[in-house]
Amino acid sequence: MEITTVRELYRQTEKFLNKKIRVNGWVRTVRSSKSFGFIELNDGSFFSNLQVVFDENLANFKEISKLVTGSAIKVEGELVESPGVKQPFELKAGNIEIEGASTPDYPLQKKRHSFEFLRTIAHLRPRTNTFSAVFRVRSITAYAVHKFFQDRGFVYVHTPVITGSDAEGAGEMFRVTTLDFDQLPRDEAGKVDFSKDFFGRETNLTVSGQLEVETYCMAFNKVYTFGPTFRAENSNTPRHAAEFWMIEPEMAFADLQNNMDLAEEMMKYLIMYVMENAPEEMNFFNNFIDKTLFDRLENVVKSEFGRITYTEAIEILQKANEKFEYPVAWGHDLQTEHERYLTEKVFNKPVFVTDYPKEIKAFYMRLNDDRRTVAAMDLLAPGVGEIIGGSQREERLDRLEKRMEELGLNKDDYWWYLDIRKYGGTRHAGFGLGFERLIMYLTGMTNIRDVISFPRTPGNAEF
RNA sequence: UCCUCGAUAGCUCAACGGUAGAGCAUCCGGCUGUUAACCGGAGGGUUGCUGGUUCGAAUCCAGCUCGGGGAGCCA
Repeated sequence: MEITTVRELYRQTEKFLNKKIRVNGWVRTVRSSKSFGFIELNDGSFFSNLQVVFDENLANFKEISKLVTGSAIKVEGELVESPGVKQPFELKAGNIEIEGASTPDYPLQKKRHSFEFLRTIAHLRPRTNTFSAVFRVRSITAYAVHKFFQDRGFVYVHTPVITGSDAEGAGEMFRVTTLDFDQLPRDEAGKVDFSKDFFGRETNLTVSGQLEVETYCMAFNKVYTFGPTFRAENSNTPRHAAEFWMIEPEMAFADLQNNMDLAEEMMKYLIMYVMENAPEEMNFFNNFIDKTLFDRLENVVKSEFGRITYTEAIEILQKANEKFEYPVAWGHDLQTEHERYLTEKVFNKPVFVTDYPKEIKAFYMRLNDDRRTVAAMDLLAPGVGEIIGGSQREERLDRLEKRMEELGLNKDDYWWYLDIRKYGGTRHAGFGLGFERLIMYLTGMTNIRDVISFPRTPGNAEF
C-alpha cells in the first residue's frame, strides 16, 4: 500500500475518508488510557498533526501506549471522521509498527520551550511547531525568490564563495588558506608569503557577490545571485550572523528608480506568495509569534513604500519632537534610532531612503549631479531595520577611478571590474537583500539565530 | 567590541548569608474519547566555570564562558 502524507489528508480529505491508508511519521505526544489511546503524529509534510487512535486490539498495544515523544512509527488503518472538536478526522489504527524508538530523555516536551534552549538542540528543534513553520516558510520563500526573478527574465548567477578580491569593502572577511599555521612560509620582509598558498594569493570567503555579478549583468542584462555570504564582524545582535544568505539582483540600463521599483515589487510578491502557499504556518505566526503580523504584511502589500532622500530624512528628524541619543546632522550616517523613527513613527511602513552623502557609502555607488551625494538606497522596514541596501552603480570609468583614488583603493586589484566600464558599460543598478532578515520580517521571528538551521555567530559553530 | 541584565533538577522558574523547592517532563500505578488529557505515588541537584571573602556562599566580590536586551558594523 502506498504511503499517504498528512498534507494530502488535509488537502484532499474526501479522497481518503473511510479508506485504508498508511502513514509514516514521528510521535509528538501520546495520551493513553487502560484500553485505548491517542497519538499526535507529524510526518513532516504538513504543519498540523494527524491524530491516531489505537486500542487493545493492537497486538503491541502495551508497547505503543508507552511510546515516548520523538519515536518514529508506521501506522496502517482507516481514516475516519473524528468525534473530537480539534481535528476533522483521525486515523483508526489497525497496525502500528515501531520504526525507530526514542528514549525518555528526549529533550523536547509538549510544553513550550524557550528559543534560547532550542538553539542548544538545533538538531532537534525542526521537530517543534515553531521551527517546523519557520523552515517550511524559509524553503517556500527561497523558491518564491527564484520564481519572482525567473518569471521576469533574470538569470541566476552563481558567484564564487571563495573570492580573491580582498577589498569588497563590506566588512571583515574570513581567510581561506591551506597554509600550515605552525610553519608559515615567509618572504624576505618576514611577512607571510601567500604565493605559497593554495591559490597562490590571499583568498577569503565572499562578503558579497555584487562585484562579480555586475560582470554577468553586462552580458545577460538582468541577473541575480542567491547564495551564502560570510562576515567576520564581531557582531552580537539579533540581526547579525557570520554566515547568512543574500539575494543580489542587478539590472543593466536601469537607474535608482527602477531599482526601487524592483525591490518594492519583489517584497510584495514574496509576501503574497508565502501567505498563499503556507497558510497554516503563517496563521501560526500570527497567532503565537506576532499578533500584528497579518496587519503589518497586509499593510505592506497594499501601500506604496515611502521614498525620501537622505537630506529630507535629516530634515524630518531635525524637526521631530523626539529626543534622540545621537545628534542628527547632515553627513552623519542614520543611527538605528533614527531609522526606526522614520519607518515606525513617520511612515509606519517600509521606506526607501536615497541619495546619501558619498562619504558614508561604498566606492562603486554612482555620484549624483550635486557631487556630494550618491545614488544609494536603503529600505528600512518596521521591526527589522535595514532589510535592503542597494545603489545605482558608477558606470563612468573616470569618475569610478577618481573615487577609488580618493579612497586609496588599488585599481590593479579591480582591473576586471573597471574593464566592465570600458567595454560597453551601461547604467546599471542592483541591491542586496538579507534573506534571513526577510524571513524574520515574514514570520515575526525576532532573532536571526532562529531562522537559520545552524546559526554561526561569534563564539558559536556547534553542529 | 561597548553598555546592561542574567545563568539553580531534563525544561520553566522560586529560595537572595544559615539543611535547595514548585510546576511540567521522566518512571510506577489508576482511568473507555483524549487533545498543554486527568488522578495518585516515586526518583531526580558539585546551584555555568575558576578563584576569593566568611564560622558558614545558590546568595557577597573578581575573572572567564554562554545567553537576553540595547549600541556600533551591516544584510
